[in-house]
Amino acid sequence: MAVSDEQIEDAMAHHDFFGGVTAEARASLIELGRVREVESGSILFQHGDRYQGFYLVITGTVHIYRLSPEGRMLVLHVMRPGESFAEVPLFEERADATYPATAETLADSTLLFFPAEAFLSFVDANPRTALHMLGQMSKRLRKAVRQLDAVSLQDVQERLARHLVEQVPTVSDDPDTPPTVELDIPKSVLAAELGTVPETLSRALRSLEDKDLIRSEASEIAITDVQGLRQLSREG
Amino acid sequence: MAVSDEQIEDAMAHHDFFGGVTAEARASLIELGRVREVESGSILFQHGDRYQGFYLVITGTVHIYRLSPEGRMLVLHVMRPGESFAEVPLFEERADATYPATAETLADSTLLFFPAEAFLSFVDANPRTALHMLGQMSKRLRKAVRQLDAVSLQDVQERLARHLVEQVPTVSDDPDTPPTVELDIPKSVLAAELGTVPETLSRALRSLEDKDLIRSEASEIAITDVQGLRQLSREG
DNA sequence: CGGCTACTTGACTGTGGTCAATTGGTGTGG
DNA sequence: CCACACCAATTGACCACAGTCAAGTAGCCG
Repeated sequence: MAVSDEQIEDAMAHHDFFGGVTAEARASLIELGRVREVESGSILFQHGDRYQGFYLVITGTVHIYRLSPEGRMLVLHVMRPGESFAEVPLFEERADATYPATAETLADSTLLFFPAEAFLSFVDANPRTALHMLGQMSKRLRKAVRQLDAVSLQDVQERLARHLVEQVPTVSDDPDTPPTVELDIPKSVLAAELGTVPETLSRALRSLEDKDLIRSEASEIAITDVQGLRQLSREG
Repeated sequence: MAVSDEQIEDAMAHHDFFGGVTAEARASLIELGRVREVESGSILFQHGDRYQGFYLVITGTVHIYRLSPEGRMLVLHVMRPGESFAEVPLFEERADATYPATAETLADSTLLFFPAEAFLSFVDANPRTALHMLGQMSKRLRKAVRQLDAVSLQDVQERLARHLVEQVPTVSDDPDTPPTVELDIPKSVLAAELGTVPETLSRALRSLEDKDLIRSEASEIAITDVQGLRQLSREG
C-alpha cells in the first residue's frame, strides 16, 4: 500500500513552495524527503519536542493543536494533501529549536518528512528558493492574524459562518442545488478549530439552521443562503 | 529636531533583520529608506490600503490593530525603536497586495520607510538576506501563535500576568527593590493588546493586587511576586 | 476655574463553558 | 441477528467570566 510517485509529484506540484521552484530543484528536493506512513491518531511531534524537520502531506489529514493546562484544545491548522507544516522552527535559533505545537493524524496518512539539516543546506545552495519560502510564511502569518481577529472580535456563530463560507467552492458546479460542505473531520476538531467546544458548536449549527442559512445533517452541511452567511460573518 | 544618524544606526543594529546582515549591506539598505517624522495619533496606513512598503521605528511608538465592525479594537503589536512592521505583504501576490491591519503612532515618532519595489530589488540582488528575513518572519509567526493560544485558552487575568512577566527585565539590576514595569502606552491600548476592554483590565489589575502579586500605581506596576505571576500565567 | 480625557468602580446581562443525561450510529461478540 | 459496548453528537440546566452602560474620580491643560 505504498503511495505512488504520481501522488507525491501531485502533492508537490500544488504546493505553494514546492510548486514554485523549478522542476529540477523539485526533483532534488524529493530526494531529501523520507516517506512516512502513519495510521490515524498518531502523534508526529509534540509541543516542546526538539525540532527535527517538517512535513508535507501526501494523503490523509493532520491537525496541529495546542492544549491548555486544563486540557482544552485549540486547533491551529488542519492540513490536507499538498500542504506542509512545521517549517517555522527551521529558521529560528538553531541550537534549541522546538516544535511550537503538537501534530496528530486524523486519518491514516502518508507524509514526506524533510530533515532540517538537509533542507537548510538545500536552501543555502539555492538562496533564491528562500523567496518562495517567504511567500509561504507570509500567507501563514496573514492567516494567523485573521484567526486572531476572529477569535477575539467575533462570536462563535460568526466564526462558524465565516468558516463555512470559506469552505464553499468558489465555482458552483450546479447553480440549482445548494453548495454543500462535507466535513472530513470530527466536529470536536472543528469546534477546537473555531476556538470553542463541541457543545457550543452544536448549538451554533442549530442556530444557523433556525435562521434558514444552512441545512445540517450529520457531516453534510448544505449552504442554503451563502449571501446571508457572508453578511453574518462580516457585520456584527 | 531631525534624528541623528547614530539613532538610525542604533535602531538598525539592534534589529533582527538589519542587524544580521553585513555592515556594507546595511549601508546600502539605509540608502533605500526615507525618513518620516510624524506626530502622535497619525495613521500610517489602514487595513485594506494598497501596499506601499514597510517601516522601521527609530524613535516613538506605533501600534498595529484591527477593528471589529462594532468598533472594538484588537491590538496585534506595539512597535518600539528598533522594530519593523508590515513586511508581510512584501512577499505575497504583488499586484493587489494590501495592508492586513492599521498602523497608528502612539507618540511623536521618527520612522524609516522602505518602498516595496526598492527593497525587493535589494533582496533579489542579495538573496542571502532572505534567510535573515525568514528568521524574522518565523519569530512573528511564533508570537502570533502564542497570542492566539493566550486569547482562546486563558482568561484575562492570566493573560495580564503573562504579559507582565514578559515585560520584566531578565537581569535584575537591584535584587531588593521589586522589578517595575513602566507603561508607556495608555491602558486602553494595553487592554486591546490583551484582547479585552479598559474596564476589564482595570479589574484584572486590582485582582492581581489583591493577591499581592503586584502593586499598581498609575502607570507604574511593581512586580512583588514574579514567581507567583509566572505560575498564574501557566497553570489554570 | 472649567472642561477634557483617562481611568476606575458599580450594577447588570449575555455568551459560552461545564456538567450531566440522552440519543444515535457503528462495530464486536455471543 | 440481536445485544452490548463504545464513541460522537446533541440537548438541557446551570453558572461565571467578561462586556456594556452609566456614574463618579482624578489628573491635566487652556
